[in-house]
Amino acid sequence: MEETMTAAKNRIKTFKTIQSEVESTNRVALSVDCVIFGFDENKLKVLLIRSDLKQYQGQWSLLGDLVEPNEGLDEAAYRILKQRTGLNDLFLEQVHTFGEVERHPASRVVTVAYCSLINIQHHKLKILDNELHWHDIDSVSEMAFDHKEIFDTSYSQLQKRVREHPLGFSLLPNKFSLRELQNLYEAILNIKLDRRNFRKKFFAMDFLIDMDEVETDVPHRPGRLYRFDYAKYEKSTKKWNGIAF
Amino acid sequence: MEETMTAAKNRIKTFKTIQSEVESTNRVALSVDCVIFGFDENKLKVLLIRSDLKQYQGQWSLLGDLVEPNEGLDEAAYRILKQRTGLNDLFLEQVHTFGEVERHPASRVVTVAYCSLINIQHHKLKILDNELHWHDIDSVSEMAFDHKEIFDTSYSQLQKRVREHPLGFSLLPNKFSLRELQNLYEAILNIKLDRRNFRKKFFAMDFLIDMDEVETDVPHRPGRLYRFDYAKYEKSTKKWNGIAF
DNA sequence: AATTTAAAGTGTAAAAATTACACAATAATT
DNA sequence: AATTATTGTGTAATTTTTACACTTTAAATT
Repeated sequence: MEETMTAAKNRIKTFKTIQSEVESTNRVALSVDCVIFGFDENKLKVLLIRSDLKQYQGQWSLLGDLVEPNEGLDEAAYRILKQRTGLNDLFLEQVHTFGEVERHPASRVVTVAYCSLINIQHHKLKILDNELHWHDIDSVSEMAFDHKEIFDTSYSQLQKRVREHPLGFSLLPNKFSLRELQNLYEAILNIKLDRRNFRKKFFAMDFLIDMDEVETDVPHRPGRLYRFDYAKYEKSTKKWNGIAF
Repeated sequence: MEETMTAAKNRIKTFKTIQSEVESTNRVALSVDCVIFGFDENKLKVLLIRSDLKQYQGQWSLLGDLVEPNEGLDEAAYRILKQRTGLNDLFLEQVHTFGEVERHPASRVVTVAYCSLINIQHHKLKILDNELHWHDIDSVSEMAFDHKEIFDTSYSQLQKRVREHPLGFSLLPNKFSLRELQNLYEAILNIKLDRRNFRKKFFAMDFLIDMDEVETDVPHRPGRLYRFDYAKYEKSTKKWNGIAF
């Protein structure tokens, strides 16, 4: 190389330079935390595990784990979810990354939060670990680490997302009544909805397939059962304005 | 401790255990990349810097840096932004975290993307480093690392955010005409808008303060100048339905 | 078998928001 | 004085949202 490099040329770093720069930088531990929402008994739930850190004994925490060396972030989230719930065929979305210096008592751990919606009916048998528990959304208070903040952020995001896309279906059994669907939306958004307008809106969306079946074991007129037409929804190109309530 | 611990008790880890677990885990380098949007000459711009990595010579990259050991993520983003543009009094939002294993050629570097909107008129003098350049949004193609993907994600998020909140104002000079405001929205959203309906909508929002001044140096009827009432916007509690166009 | 109970299912009218659309007013330039 | 380019303005049609009440149905009870 020339002696008379310009400033512009001076700033160029070779691979080795960059490598040693990156290698010598302070590195952080990286984890993923999953906020797993479910729906049961007309209540929105979140799946929590008892903290395994003595310092937080008795407190609840999100399902998290350190990211493996050769694992992408999404990959890690899917792995953790699979390990804990048994399934991987579900909606999973990155929410936010939390990196306050002191957020973990032992060391600097930056965590990437993921949010997931699962159908409790389909997954309930997989929860063998009795340190796991479905909590009612409104009973979540103190949590280990900064997990309450992560939960709050994820719940807000869920509320927002559910108004933009018909995601709620993934929380329901394959066949559901419109009442169940409405209960779900009311639970997520924490508002009351008008039954007729709600039905009108979802029928107009045209993603519901009438199963020609009705509920059983209800002590009153049973509702018709529907399933969500995921294929049609995925293919629909018409601009999606979200679901106003 | 007792010999006959239950399984539940067995899983509890002391601080020291956790600490050594976290310390011994594979750690990653952590960086922040800022996608800085500006607006000038009726074009939406993004501020890029020539890559300082020889491998990517000639290619453009986002403004990024490694996160310092005692620095939070937001803090790091503000620092980088301040270092590069001189200002810190601006909107800054985390967008997404990118952690593919091979995204950085030298080592595992996980990066947290932040998005920011700045007023080019106010900041243009701060850009002393001639490796920095404002690029037209539609001329951004190949970039170093996975920065094109980060840019795309951030731009999509900007388009979405700008429909939800009147953020666009932060890209404009303090005083602006409605034509400038409309040009901005058209540039961000990449659509044409009806002038009368656009004006109607923004006047109805009631966050514009008429400055009782008009444009100068235009070879036609000058437009009135307005400024955005940030205080009123912040205070407004009325639910914000977003800006439909 | 008749009655009760509880929720399902259904339509319409008013209000609000969105869209489409055209001409007169103004300042600078020629 | 005429030309040019853009500002500024209103209304009607359409679509979307909201508010609201009665009949139907199946199971459970009497």
